[in-house]
Amino acid sequence: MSKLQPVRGTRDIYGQLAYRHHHIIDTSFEVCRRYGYDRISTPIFEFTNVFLRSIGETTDIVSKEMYSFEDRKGESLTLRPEGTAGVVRSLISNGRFQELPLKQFYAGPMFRYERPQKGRYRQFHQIGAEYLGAEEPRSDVEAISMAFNVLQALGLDKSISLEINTLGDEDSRSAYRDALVAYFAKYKNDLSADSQMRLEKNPLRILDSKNETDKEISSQAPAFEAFLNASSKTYFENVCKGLENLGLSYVLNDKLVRGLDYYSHSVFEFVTNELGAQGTVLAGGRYDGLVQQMGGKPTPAIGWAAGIERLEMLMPDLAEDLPVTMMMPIGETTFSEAEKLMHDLRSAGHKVISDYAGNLKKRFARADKVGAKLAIILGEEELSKNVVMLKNMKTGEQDEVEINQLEKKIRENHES
RNA sequence: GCGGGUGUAGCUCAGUUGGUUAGAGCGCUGGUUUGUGGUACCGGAGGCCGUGGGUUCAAAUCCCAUCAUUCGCCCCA
Repeated sequence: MSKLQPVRGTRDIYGQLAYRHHHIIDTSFEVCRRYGYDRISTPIFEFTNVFLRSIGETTDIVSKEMYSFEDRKGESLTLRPEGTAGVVRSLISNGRFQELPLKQFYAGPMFRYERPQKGRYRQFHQIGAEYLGAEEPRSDVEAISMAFNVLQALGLDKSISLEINTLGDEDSRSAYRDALVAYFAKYKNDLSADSQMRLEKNPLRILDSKNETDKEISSQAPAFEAFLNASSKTYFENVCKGLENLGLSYVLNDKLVRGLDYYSHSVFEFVTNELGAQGTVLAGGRYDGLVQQMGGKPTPAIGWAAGIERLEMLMPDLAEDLPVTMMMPIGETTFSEAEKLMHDLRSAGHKVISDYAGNLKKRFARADKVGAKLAIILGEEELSKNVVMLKNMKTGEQDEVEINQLEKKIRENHES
């Protein structure tokens, strides 16, 4: 046991997990492409700078959770802890500004050095969508509604709810930040140790604290609304109206603050209460300043990401959806004909697996186990007549079928 | 990074106040005579009791450490 373990916080994905994992990626992209999204894959590691400049140096992700290392040339590289930075870097590196607006969907592993827990891994996987060059409130609405449709397509819309908030524009946010610092400074000694740190680094996050005393102090804190300037306010109102127009219900949560520094205006989370502390399943927001901050032309944008492992846990078991046909040749003289038949059936698009070993009793038991719909029995008797026995595993009916009619019969069976 | 729980067969778990060859169910596998399954019956394989130390005549059982996992905090998807 102690000899060959996977690295702490990593795991192998196979069997049922693999079904779900790929189902999540396939279905979510299928939904996103209806909105005009294309796929993008950016490298799994980038220059460390890419993340320092985007995520924010004071965030926990950057300050203590990154897998950073030097390559043989001494360059500082980092395994990506999230997807947005890479997509934005790609926009800039490839000079794709003339292609804006760009809608990009990605899926893949992310890495953070955190204490592992259920639904929280050091190598975890996300699907995400970035809408670059997205200007109007309607693009926020579209991004959120697309996220909802993704969750719906996965059958999870019943177990989650949508929370939204606004962080306003830069001016509103810095005015609010100053007010919060002034307010919390008065209670500094009563705040939890964590929140005392936040006071200096990211005072907005104190609002998010789960510490009871912090919550009490926060409840009297100045509300953001008073600091939102007119344009920020209008913007957010239009987002809300847009959601209502689509019939999407949401909860306003003025304590909702995202952990990455680059967010502004709309932020949102789809949450569940079925996963304990890992209740956030999909989250995102607008990041108008990020592209410029990373050295590109000023480009408004909005995006979101979802944790595949968390979605996985909310989903029911999935089964193989291709009907399976089991080939059972009896006696070595039939083997080459069986192989030829399987080759042709597979070319015609059928899933055919074979079982050469043991008596028929065993083979039928195994055919059951893998959920075969049909079984083909090919013995010497059949071979001499140029037929096979085709058995419907569910009804138990079985008929002689001429070999040149076999593909047609199988197709008919699957269609009925 | 902090605090608590858990760690016995592939899986889910028993294992009495420390006491001979460590158990069950499921799964896997062989059989119940010839080429027909989902049932029943009878066999079989499979365990350095997470790992390393310690206490003891004797440890799966007690102590320490370590690793993994899990719950909460933190953080976030």
